Amino acid sequence: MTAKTVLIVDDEASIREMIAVALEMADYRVLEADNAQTAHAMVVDDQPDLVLLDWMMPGTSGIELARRLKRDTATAELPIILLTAKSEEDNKIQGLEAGADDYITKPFSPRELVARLKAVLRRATPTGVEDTVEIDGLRLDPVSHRVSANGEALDVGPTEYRLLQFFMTHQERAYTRSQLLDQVWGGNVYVEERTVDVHIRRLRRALGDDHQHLIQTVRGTGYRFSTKE
Amino acid sequence: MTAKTVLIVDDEASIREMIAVALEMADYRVLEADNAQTAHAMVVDDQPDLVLLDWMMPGTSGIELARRLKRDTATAELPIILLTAKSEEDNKIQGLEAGADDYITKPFSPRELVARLKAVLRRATPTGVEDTVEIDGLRLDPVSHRVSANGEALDVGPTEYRLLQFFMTHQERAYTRSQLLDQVWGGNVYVEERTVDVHIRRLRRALGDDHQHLIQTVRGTGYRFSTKE
DNA sequence: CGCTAATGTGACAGCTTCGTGACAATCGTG
DNA sequence: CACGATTGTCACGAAGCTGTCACATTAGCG
Repeated sequence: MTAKTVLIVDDEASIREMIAVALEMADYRVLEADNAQTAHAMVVDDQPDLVLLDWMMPGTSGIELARRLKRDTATAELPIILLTAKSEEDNKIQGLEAGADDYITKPFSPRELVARLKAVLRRATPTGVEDTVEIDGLRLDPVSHRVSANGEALDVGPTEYRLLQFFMTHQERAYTRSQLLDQVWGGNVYVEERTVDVHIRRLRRALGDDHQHLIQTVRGTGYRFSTKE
Repeated sequence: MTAKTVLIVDDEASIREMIAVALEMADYRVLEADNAQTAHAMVVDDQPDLVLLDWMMPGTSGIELARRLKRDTATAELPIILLTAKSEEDNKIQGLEAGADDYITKPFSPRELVARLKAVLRRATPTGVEDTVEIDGLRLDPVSHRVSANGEALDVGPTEYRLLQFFMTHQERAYTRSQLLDQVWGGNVYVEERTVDVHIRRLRRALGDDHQHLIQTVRGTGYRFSTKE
C-alpha cells in the first residue's frame, strides 16, 4: 500500500510543524498550507487523501473551505478532519454539518491525532479515484474536471458539470426532478423543481447539436441520459 | 400524484391561518391542531405526511411532542419541521436532537416554508423499486421509463404508460372500466368511463400491429391483457 | 337479415408540462 | 471592492396530453 498523503491547513507554522512530525513518524506523506486559498489549490493539484483543517483561520475560515470542498463533486469524497481550539458543542455541530468527517479539539496528543486519522481513512470510501467516462464521443474527465466532445473542449458550468457527471454515470435511467435535486444538488437544498429544467437547458446548450440528444425528456417524469433512440 | 397532508401544530390561530393559506396554494392538504394533545391524536387518526410543529406552546411543548412521535415506532418515520421564534442555536440543536428533520426560524416567508417542506418530503419519500416486465417481445422498463417492442422504442404517452404497466402486471384478467379508472387513474377522479376506451385505443395504436392483439376487449365488461388467443 | 347496445375512432378545446430568454441576487476572483 | 461568472426564479409561448363528444363500426340477438 502506498503512503497516504495528508494536507495540513493551519495558519500557525508551529502547529503544522508539530503535526507534520507526528504524521511523518507514522509514515504519512505531508503537505502544508497556511490559508484556505492555497489549501484549495493544493487539494486540486496534489489530491491528498485527507485534509486536516484548522477551524479558526484569518480570511476564509476552515469551515468555509470544508463546505466548498464538500459541495464540489470532484472533492466531495475527500475526508476532512477539523481542528478546533474551542471545545464548544456549537463548533462540533456546525463542523459536522459542513461535512467534516471528524473533529479534534486542541490541545490534542499526536497519538490521538494519528489514531483518529487512521480511523477516518479506514472509513473513507475506497472509491477514491473516479474514472473518466466517454460516451458517444462525449468525454468527462474528473481528474482535469473537463468535458470535451470529439477532443474539443466544451464550456460547462459547475452545476452542469455535476449534472452531466451524474447522468453519465447513471445512464438509461429516468430521474425525476426531485431525485436530481437530491443527487446533484445535495439533499438539503431548497430549490424549485423547475430549476432543474433550466440547468438541463444549459447543459444541452453546452453539449452542442452533436450531443444534446443524449439528454432526453421523459414527459411527466423528468429526464434521462441515453444513447439510444 | 396525490396531495400530501400537512399537520400544523401551533397555539396561535393567526399563524396557523397564514401557513394554511400558503400550503393550500401549493396544493397541500392541511390539518390544524392548537395543542400537543390533539396534535398527537390527529397524527394517529389522520396520518399526515408531515408535521409542522411550533416550538413554544403552553403545556407540553412542541419539542416534547416531537420526542414522543419519534419514540413511537408507528410515527417515528413521520417528518417533522420545527417552527421556532428564537433564532438561537440552542433551540436548533435541541430540536434536531429531538428528531426534527428541519427547523424554520420565525419570521419566515411562505415561499421558504413551502420550499423546505418540499425538500423534507422529498428526502422522506422512498423510491419504489419496480421490475422490468417483458411479454411476447413487448418490454416495459420502469427504470428507464421506456416501452419497446423487439428492441425498438415505442412512443407511449404518460397515461398509456401507466395503463400498460398495470396490464402487464395484471395479465389474464378482465377489468371493468371502473376498475381501470381506480387502478390507473387513481381512486378519486371523476372521469367518464368511456374515456378508458379512448386511452385503450391510444395504447393499441402505440403498440403497433405486432402487439395490439394483447389488449383484448371483453364485451359487456371491459378489457383484458392476454397473450392467449 | 334488421335492430340495438356496445365499442372503435377522429377531432378538438382546455389543460398541463416543458423549453427558453431575461433578470436579479450571489459567488468567486483578482 | 468591482467585475464577470454562476445561480435560482420567473413569465411566456410552444408542445404535448387529456377528457369528451359525435359519429362510424361491430357484435350479438331474435
